[in-house]
Amino acid sequence: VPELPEVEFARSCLSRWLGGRTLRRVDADRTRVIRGASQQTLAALARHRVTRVERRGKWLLWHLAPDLGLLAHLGMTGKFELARRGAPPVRWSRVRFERPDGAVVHYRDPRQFGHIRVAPLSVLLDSEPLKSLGPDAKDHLPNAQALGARMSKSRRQVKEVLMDQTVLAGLGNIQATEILFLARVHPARRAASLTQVEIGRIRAAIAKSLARTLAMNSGDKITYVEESKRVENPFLVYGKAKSPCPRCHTPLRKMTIGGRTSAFCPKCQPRVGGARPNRRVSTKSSKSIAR
DNA sequence: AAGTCTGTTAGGAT
DNA sequence: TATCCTAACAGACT
Repeated sequence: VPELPEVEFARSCLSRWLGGRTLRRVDADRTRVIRGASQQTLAALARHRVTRVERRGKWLLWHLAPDLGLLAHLGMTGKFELARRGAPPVRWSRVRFERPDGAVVHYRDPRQFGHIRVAPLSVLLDSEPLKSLGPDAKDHLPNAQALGARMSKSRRQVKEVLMDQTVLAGLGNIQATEILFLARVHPARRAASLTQVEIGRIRAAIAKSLARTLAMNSGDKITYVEESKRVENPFLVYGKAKSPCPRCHTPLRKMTIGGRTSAFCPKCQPRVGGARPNRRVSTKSSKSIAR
């Protein structure tokens, strides 16, 4: 599933594939992916030049000249792919952007949970969802104090708050699961009960997990973990309930939080806080993984 | 081989 | 207002 690191990878691919180029032709299927726009709106992108592709949280914003923007979200199964001229057909291709050299960038999305909107750039910037998006978890990660201020206002569980795009933009179920493991915080803790020390650990874990996942992808192709069991799961605890904890070897458990599966280590991520007064988690230093 | 699980945002219900 | 719940969708696995 595409979260901040995978979307950042998509951004760098798109920038490489289309940056500075003029679109020769754009054509879209009848698909629910195109929201608030028609197939004709997409087709009218032809002869526009892609000047820049930026990322905000999990959203991609293409800058097109003159004065147009394309806002894309990959949903759960969306991805952009480059097909050279004469390449075989792309399964689940929904929208195609053809370059002057005949290569085609496909937007493929089997489940069609993705979103593509086209509008003047200023309109996209001033309206939902960009308007109320929180600071980017990678490019504008708030310091521990500011992060604490944002999180302490909520009575929800910490994992839900981390995934709230208006609090912090870019984290989804996978990253939130990994971050809380690295920070040694139980996913069901109430956000408002976190100590400043724990917030500090969460902040460091955000940077660490994003950097780690970001470093896993290079080249022109990406494969999401859930796409196939043939792809090895590269994460520390996500999707690994019952496996031994990479830090203490206690079997990992899972529970549902905010309707989503969360894996955690019952020993490394003790359930303190909540209704009871906070107490500091022992800060025993452990090697490599913890930190 | 029908049923379950996957996780995103939007939008309605509470 | 803040939070909670489910639809949309399609494939892989049990």
